[in-house]
Amino acid sequence: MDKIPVIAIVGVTASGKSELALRLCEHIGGEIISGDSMQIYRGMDIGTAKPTPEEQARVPHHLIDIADITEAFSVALFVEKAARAAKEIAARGKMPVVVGGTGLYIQMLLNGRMLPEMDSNEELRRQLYEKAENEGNQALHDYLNSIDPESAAAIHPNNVKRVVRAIEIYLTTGLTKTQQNELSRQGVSPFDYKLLYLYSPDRQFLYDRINARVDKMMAAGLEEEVRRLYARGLADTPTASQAIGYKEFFPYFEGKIDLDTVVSDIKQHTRNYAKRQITFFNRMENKTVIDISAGSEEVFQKAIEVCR
RNA sequence: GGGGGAAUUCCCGAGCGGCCAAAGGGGGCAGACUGUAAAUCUGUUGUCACUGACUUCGGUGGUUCGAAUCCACCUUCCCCCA
Repeated sequence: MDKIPVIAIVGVTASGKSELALRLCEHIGGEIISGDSMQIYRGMDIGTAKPTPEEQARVPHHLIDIADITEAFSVALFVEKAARAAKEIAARGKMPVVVGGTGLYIQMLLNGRMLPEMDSNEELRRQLYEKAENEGNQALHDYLNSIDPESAAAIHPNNVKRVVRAIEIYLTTGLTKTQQNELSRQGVSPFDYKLLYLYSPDRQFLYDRINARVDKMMAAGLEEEVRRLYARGLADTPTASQAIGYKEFFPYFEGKIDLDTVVSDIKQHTRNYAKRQITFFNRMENKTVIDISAGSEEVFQKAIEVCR
């Protein structure tokens, strides 16, 4: 069976991914698959820089607004849904264009790393966190070491979240994380992809764009959007509550900080996030780096050239 | 005009005679990451000829074997009385 052609566009927040994707899709006849962990949530529009209705009308979009904020989401779900969407788009004779800033999601998708379903076990997690709390991070890590030494060696003891997850995988699936990883590596990617990475070596340029974007979001009514979701319990949701541009409002709504602090927190967190994205994208393989400081027209031309 | 308090490394902020290039946090930089990833975690952050040396804790001058830490004066800021 022939591999499915896919174009993937990654880049830090505010690097111009969406704009490029739209133009590219219009040019080559493509459809967009969002590779973004937060745009999947309905109602989270301004803060996630979700494509507007007008933009979505220009080109079909997938994996946007597919979940309620109260729902949990995960890489496994993303890969499953995105892979299906890509196949459908290709079957229609269109080009699937994956666009997003969630590096892990896109990397897993492109490499064809399907993961078996696994429901999270809240009670088990709670117990494991409690163990770490009471006996120390090292004790929990020692426990992981006793069941999956390889994973233990790869995960820092202080990274409790990951340690818990690794233990949870074994306890609920019967296979260690290491074994699961080996299995997933055996799968062959169904995709033949081109990966474009929008980047600028000028850190200040990136940070300035981020700051400006946050100001625009505020002007566009971000506070009201978050207030609405907060009233619906956003702060207690498993995944959506982690979103930058949203969680920073919580202490403000509780009267603990002022609005200026909220805005500077959002900018700060977004910049920190961008740095992490850069580190992640830098080590992704088979990518073509496109310098965005040249201007959007240049970027577009370069993209067409690469995707030819 | 009188009284009191404060000035610390990029920022906040500990230190209050030696163990201090100076806790901790933030930020920056670098990194890890195949199961919550807009999450989580790690390292590093005065200078250099870097297992040692040198320059830092508002300024100047003292006390002391030795000061960011004590004293005097100066500068700036804050608070109270007027």
